[in-house]
Amino acid sequence: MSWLDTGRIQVSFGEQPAYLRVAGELRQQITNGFLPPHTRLPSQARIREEFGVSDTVALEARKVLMAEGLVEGRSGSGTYVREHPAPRRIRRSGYRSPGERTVFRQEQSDDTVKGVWEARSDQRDAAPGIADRLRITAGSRVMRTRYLFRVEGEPVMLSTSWEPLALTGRSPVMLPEEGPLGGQGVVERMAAIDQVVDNLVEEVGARPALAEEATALGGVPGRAMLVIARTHYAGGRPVETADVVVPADRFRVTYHLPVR
Amino acid sequence: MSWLDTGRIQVSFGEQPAYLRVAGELRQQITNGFLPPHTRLPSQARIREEFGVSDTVALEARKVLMAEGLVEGRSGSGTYVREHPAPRRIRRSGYRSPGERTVFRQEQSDDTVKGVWEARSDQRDAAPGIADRLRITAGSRVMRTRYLFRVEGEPVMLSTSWEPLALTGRSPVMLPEEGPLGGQGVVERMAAIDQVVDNLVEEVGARPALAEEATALGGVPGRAMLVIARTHYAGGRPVETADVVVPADRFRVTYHLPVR
DNA sequence: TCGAATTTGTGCGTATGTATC
DNA sequence: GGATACATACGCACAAATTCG
Repeated sequence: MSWLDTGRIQVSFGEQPAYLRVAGELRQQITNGFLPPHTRLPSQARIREEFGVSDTVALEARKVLMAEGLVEGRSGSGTYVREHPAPRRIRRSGYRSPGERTVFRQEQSDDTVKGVWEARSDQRDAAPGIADRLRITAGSRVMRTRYLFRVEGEPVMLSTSWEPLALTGRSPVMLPEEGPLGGQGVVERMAAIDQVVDNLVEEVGARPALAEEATALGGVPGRAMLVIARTHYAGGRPVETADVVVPADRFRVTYHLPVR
Repeated sequence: MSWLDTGRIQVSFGEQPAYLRVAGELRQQITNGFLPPHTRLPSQARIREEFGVSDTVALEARKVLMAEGLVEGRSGSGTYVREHPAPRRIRRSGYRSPGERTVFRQEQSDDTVKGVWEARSDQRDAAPGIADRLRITAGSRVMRTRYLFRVEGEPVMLSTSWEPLALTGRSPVMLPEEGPLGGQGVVERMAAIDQVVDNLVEEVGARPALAEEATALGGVPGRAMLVIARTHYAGGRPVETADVVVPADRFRVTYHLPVR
């Protein structure tokens, strides 16, 4: 009865939902350049007409493309193809050249741009996860230092570093950004207290941005972030660990590895 | 008139949309353990009643949680809280132990679980991006092999490999998964045609899942994926490049690097 | 074994708020 | 101000999968 009453028709194409088909065709037009960056997609009403689908399907299709980061909806204006900027590379290879002494350069390693950073240190009890990484008992005191890196004034990277105070306490390098070796790298600072850093482990993952991170880096909560959990070891013992957080759509981490 | 006719009410709480509020409350219940893994969320109808919202809002709220990977919808059954397993580690260090000879183990490197994979190869013209990575001219013929890896039957990893046919064509290792060295690693296969792989570059990034990937790995479009773009070099010349794609919430890539 | 009820997933039409042009 | 377009929201219909008596 009901379909007679309303005259609604649902045609099954057997394969995939209509909104995925529409999204696919639009994606095609974007990736093959027919819809270059900054151009406007057909409006919801146009999609409805051109593809012969309903408003809902047109909306869902746009949502898929937005979720994929291909397009960006601007309320009242349109849906626009996003520029896909060449991502910055964070280059890692274990050793560091003499020119790369600062924390920023160590992580940035991009010679062409100059960055500045702010840092703030405080002492706190180690949270279980951090204690685990530093292989100390949870609740031990650690020096936490938070960094905000900027490139051309724009904040692009967050970093939080933890060092066990049992190691650095009452030494000249207790505060990473102060003293004679202030602002130098972990390797140099640890060398000053006879800790020879010989190994480095980095865990790369990704997760949605925390609200705080989104605020600091000027994005929306939920934006994908790359997280590098890095730990420096001296003779098998962790001497420092840090989380480096960058927007996933603007960064890549590259590793150069010898084979054999 | 209209709102009087229908009795529809749209109350603006000024802050955030209703579907985000509902999603937030459900997320709260999940993260604080009130809704532990494997339990069922209230059905769409229940959400509608309990939160006093419409069907659409309840649906959108569920979609948000699904996009975040917190829950998983099973058609006809319910929406279930996902287990949040400790992320699998993909361990990388450049060299490979003799036991890690297969592609899967090379990428998986998780001794505790056993995986199987399917592969399909075809020949095609190199797309510009791939040609760039292989340092060949765009349009050159390449052998493309696509892998789907499963752990305990569940698909968890996608990988696409490209090799220049100018290198492997008319050799016994032209097809990665066939012939005497079929299924062996890139290093072994290249050695068979006198290409000594000595370097490996990996670029780790993250991006939202393409619809196709989401389908293959059982997620929703937009879910964050880790992408490892890996290139093998023999004497400075690229001999193979591949994209490895895994869900970001279930994997970490770990690199062990010597210092100095 | 069968069938009814439930639930998700997809889809339709419409209304309204609000940002942009 | 008016037109356009996106974002959110309401209500409903139906297919497919699942569950359960």
